[in-house]
Parts: sequence; C-alpha cells; structure tokens
Amino acid sequence: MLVMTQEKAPQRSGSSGLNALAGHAVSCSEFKYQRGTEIFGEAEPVDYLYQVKSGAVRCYKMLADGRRQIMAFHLVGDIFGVENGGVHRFTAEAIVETTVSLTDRLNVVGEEGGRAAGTNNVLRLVTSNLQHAETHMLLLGRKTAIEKVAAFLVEMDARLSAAGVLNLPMNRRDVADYLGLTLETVSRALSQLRERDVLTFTGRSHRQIILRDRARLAEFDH
Amino acid sequence: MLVMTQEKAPQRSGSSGLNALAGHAVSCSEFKYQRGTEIFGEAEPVDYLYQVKSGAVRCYKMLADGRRQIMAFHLVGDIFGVENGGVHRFTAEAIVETTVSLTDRLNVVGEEGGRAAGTNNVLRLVTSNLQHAETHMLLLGRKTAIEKVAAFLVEMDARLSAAGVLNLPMNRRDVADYLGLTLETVSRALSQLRERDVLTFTGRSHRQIILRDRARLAEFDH
DNA sequence: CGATCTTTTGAAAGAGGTCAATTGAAGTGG
DNA sequence: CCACTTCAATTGACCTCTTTCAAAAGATCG
Repeated sequence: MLVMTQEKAPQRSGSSGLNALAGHAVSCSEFKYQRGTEIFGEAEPVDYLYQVKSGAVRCYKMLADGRRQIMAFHLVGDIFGVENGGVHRFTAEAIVETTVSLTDRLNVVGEEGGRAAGTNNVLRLVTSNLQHAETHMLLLGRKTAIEKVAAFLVEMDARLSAAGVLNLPMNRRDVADYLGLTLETVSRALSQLRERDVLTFTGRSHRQIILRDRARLAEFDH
Repeated sequence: MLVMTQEKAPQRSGSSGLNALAGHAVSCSEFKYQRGTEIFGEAEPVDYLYQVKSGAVRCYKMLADGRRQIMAFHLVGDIFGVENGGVHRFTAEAIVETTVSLTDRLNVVGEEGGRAAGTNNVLRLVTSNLQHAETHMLLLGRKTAIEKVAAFLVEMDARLSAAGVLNLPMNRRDVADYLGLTLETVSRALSQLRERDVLTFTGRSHRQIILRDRARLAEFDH
C-alpha cells in the first residue's frame, strides 16, 4: 500500500504554483486525479495537506467484508488529509476528475509555529472536521432514511448550489455510503421528496436537483 | 441555558483552595458532580478544559423530539470540552458521581504557544477525538447490532477492565444511545453473547461483565 | 448503435424498533 | 429487617422500516 501505483500517481497539471494557505515560499503544486482513483490510502504515511481546486473527493473507511462508510465529501476549497500520527486513517478518492493542490505538511506546521493572532490553521481545520463528524454521528445514529437524505441535500445545497441547481458529483451509492443507507433507499427517499414537490430533477441527469421548497425540506431534516 | 442552575453548579471538592473561575494566576482545581447532572450544555460558551479525575462522563447531542446520540464516553484520565469556536457543540453530563479537574482554556493555549518540541497538546487532543469519531461513524453507519455491542465491549475492555471484570458505569440506555440502538436491542445482544459463553455477569449487577472469550468477542467486532 | 453504468421501482425478507409484561436490584421509611 | 416504591434490565410478541433481490428503464460513452 505504500507504493505509488501507476493508476494512483498524481499527474502534475500545468497551473499556477501559488500557495493557498496564506502562504510561504513554494512547497505547493497541483495534481490531477482521474475519477475513481485513489489520492491516498488507509495506513499510508502522511506527507501532504491537500486542498480541492476542482472536482470532489470522498474519504472513507471500509470493513473487511466490503461495507464502506464515507466520513466526508470534500468539495472545491476544502482542505483534507490532516493527521496527527504519521499515518492516514482512511482512504481518499477522486469522485470525478479532480485537481488537488498539495502542500508540504511540515511547512504548514511551521506556519502554525508563527502563531497568527491566537488561532492556528491546522487546529482550526481539525476542529471543524471534528465538528462535522459530531453532527454526522447524530445523523448516522438517530435519523431516519428520509431525514438523512434531507440533511444531505441541505448540506450540499449550502456547499455547491449554483444558480439554484444542486449539481451532485457523486452517485447514489456514494450518498448511501455517506448516510449509512443502501443506494435503493436513497433513491426511494429522493423519489418521495420529488412526489411531494420538495425537489425536481432537471430534464437530463438525475444528479442535477432543483430544490423547490427549502422550508419543507428543512422540516424533513430535524 | 447560560445560567448555572442549582442542580448543575459544581461543588468545589476539598482540594487546593485555588480559584479556577478568576482565571489566570493559577488555573486548575477540582469539582464534583452528582450523577445525572450537567457539566456543560450545548451552545454554552467554552471556558475550560475538563479532565475526568474519577467517575465517567457522557457527551451527547439531541434532536428536537428527544432522540439522543452519545458521541463519546469519557473515563478517568480523559480530557474533554475542547472547542475552537467559543461555544460547546454538545452537552456533557456526569454518569455517576464524578470529579473533574478544570483547567483554564486560555492558559492551555498559552502552553501550546510554548511549542514543546513539535507536537502540541490541544491539537493532539482534538485529533484523537476526531480519530475516535471516524471510527465511530463506521460503527454507526455500517455495523449490525451485535457487531456494535461487541465493539463497545472491546472498547470498554481496553479502557476500564480491572482484574478481568468490566465494570460499566453507564446503563443500557446510555450504551444504546452511544451505539445508535435501543436499550432492548443492547440487552438482547448481551444476552446472545452470554448464551454463547462469550461473557458472564458477576452474581449481582448486570453492569459487571466478565469477558470469557476475547478472541470470539473480537470476531463479532469486525 | 451496442455496451456499460446508473437509477428507479417492485416484491419479499429480515433486522431492529415498539409496546408490554416480568423480574431483579436498590433505596426508603416504618 | 421488612414492606413499599422506584429504577434497571430482560424477555416476548408484533410491527415497521430498511435491506435484499430482481427487473427494467435511462443515461453515458466509445
């Protein structure tokens, strides 16, 4: 697992070498991953901090028999791959063709040493991941299928709704593995919300969703 | 929620007479909470860092209709109550009579500023909480009832097994709310493990559990 | 256009939840 | 020490939500 395979090796893309983290000299460049390819794997050593420039990433854990739980989706602007021990605790994969900017991790920790006015970047990052995890545990442990799907739509709406259209990069199985459901149940919940005029699909793809009644959607998401 | 009620007010235990509330000079003292009382509530401002000296604490979130999800149990030695924003994201309660040592949070951050050789305390703390949350999401989203209960026993065994006896401070409802189950399902799973000779109860209480076959227990916990 | 992948939908089965009754443990006051 | 009460845990019967299995319709792509 420690060897970079051909499939997974990042391809350097030709764009700006500029630094996202209010930056330092260089230490940062961009890579492109084809859809479905692994960015890093569980138990691999941590080398970098990643930021999504375009595309989307899923981070997940798996059980021995193949059951998968997606901990989080990372969309444009999100930073991920922070660990404290030297090893990744989960796998990260590109959901669609994804460009990621790679920052040398030690360099970032160095910045933190600079201590910009009371709050430090890495701590804030980890804390916001923890916050998301806590909210998600409540969802996984205690919400019904329709509540889970509604909560997912609300979350995605806040993240990537452009011009009133929710353009999902992930498929139903990804959504299901994020919510602790099966893909059929996700599909049924979406159909139910459509029947009740909470949402519509744009003509073509069933991954483009228009939220017609956010108030009523919010009612489903307790 | 911001007012300290009589029930919830911590009782100073007989230790060092130094003042935690006044803030800076000395920043650590102990408080005792009766079982079932709140240590801090959701949306309350963050003032301190807590460490369990004796007893046990449950941290949970609730939905409007009363469904509860316990994010974590904190046992002797555990530190909890770390937030980055200024407000608690969940409620913390004493499960049994519990003594907690209270540390001024800013003071701790100050120490962190000292930067003890590369690793920083608060970051490590938050990261280990996040790690636990990630593992727990896998459990909540993808494990069966018996797998959840087995995983719970393995976790508790590692934490508080003394002299071969697991002495649980929490009741079945707490366990259920931790695992995303009902208390009846937890009870049934425990009975099933007992029937299969994986565990026994000590004569008296059903909160004292003897693990008779850790290897087989681990098989249930995938 | 054919092949593959995705999504939806239906029917049946199953895991866990709900409701209810019973037993057991713990604490209280006489 | 013994009723009496209360809380905790177990167990059973039934029900429901979600999963599983299967088929078909749609979308995407070479």
